[in-house]
Amino acid sequence: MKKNDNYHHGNLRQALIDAAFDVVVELGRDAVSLRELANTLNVSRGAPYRHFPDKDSLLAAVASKGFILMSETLEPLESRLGTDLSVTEIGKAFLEFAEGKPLLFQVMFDPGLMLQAVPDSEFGEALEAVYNRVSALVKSRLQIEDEMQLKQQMVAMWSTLYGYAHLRHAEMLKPYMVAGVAKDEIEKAVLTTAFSWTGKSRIEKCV
Amino acid sequence: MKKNDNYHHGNLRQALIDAAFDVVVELGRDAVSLRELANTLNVSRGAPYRHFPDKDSLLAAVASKGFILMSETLEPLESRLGTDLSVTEIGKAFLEFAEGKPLLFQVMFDPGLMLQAVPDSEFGEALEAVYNRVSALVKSRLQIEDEMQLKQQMVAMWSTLYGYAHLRHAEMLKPYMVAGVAKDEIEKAVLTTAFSWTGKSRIEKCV
DNA sequence: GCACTAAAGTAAGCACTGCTTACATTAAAA
DNA sequence: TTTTAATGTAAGCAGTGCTTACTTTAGTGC
Repeated sequence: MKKNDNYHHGNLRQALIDAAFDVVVELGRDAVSLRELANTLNVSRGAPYRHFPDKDSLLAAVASKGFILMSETLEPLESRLGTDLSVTEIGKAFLEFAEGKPLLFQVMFDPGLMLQAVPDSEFGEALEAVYNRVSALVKSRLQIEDEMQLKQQMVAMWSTLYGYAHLRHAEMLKPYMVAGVAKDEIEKAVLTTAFSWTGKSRIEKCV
Repeated sequence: MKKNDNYHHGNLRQALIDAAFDVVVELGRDAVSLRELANTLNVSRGAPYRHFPDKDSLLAAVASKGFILMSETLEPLESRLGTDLSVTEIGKAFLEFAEGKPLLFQVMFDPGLMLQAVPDSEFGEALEAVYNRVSALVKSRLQIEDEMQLKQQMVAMWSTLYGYAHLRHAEMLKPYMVAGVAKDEIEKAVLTTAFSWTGKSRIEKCV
């Protein structure tokens, strides 16, 4: 009788994150059940609580993995900086990620999770990594020297792109709102808007 | 023994919406429990299901009430159209509503709720009412005649303002992202960006 | 005025959940 | 080799959404 088969899983924490990640990607946040995850991993239903104090902590780890994946997805853009990379392509990459994994995207931006995530956690680091990568791309491409202007551009871009991705996923852009305008045109308007801020002088000249 | 005291509540449907609305505003979506609502309203725990097929339907009704409230909040802006109303004040009113009732705001824009809301439901009407009101304000103030341009401006504005409100509520605008920039400056940048799209000619001139 | 029907309530149960407690096993340090 | 802390197990608690079967009531047609 095998008594020491696999009492200790060995890597349960990461296995939980990976399994929950897959569930989130495919079925969304509400489909995650700690009991079901435990069953899938052939472990008792109390075991997950040795690694995560509660369900939200596990979901925060899933969100972190999501930001890491997003950062990796955006990485190839850096090598194209000197050549043909337009600024709208940076935004497009963001929107494509959101459209490709909408349910994960939703968890990554869930207010409930970060309001309890400790500052220097895995979550914060993953988020900062994405931000820094995008910020560097935008700074380089738009040639924004002033740090204050860069930050304002980043917040504006972040807001516009996230907002559009969310509204699109939530299907809140009703037909009567976009009737007669091609989807490409809508996206073009959003991308143009997202990168429209480049400092006071230019804005005031335009307005 | 009072047998016919109040077997029928009389207005349980609206009472449920109002009670759930209050819970959402104060404690958020997850704090809503159909059982607890039933107890509060002195009704059996099965009664709510005579009015709403499931919990999400009740929350959709709450979201509808939220959009109606938002529309009423925006209504006074119309009378100021001819006088001193700046376009950024329209955006500010939106952001103030979001900041004042963040947990309700979250439910109003919850993807899960509209993906099942039937087209011509109360929800859709309330959303359309808000959209039409804002659209009329923007059209009038920015003097946009072309309907296509108006729609593009609206989607861009909607995205930017919603996105900013959400990121702010989720506390995703970390200190390192906004360090050195006053909150007013951030908001100004967002508002300017939200209304920056006014048609091809102007954009191309600016970029 | 009265039987009847449909709306709207009750009561109880099912399956499921997150989380906790008490206990068992194991790996690794002392 | 002993001890200790990490990690797993087993079982239970309180709470949830939703369903089913039954009961009361209001309103309508005769």
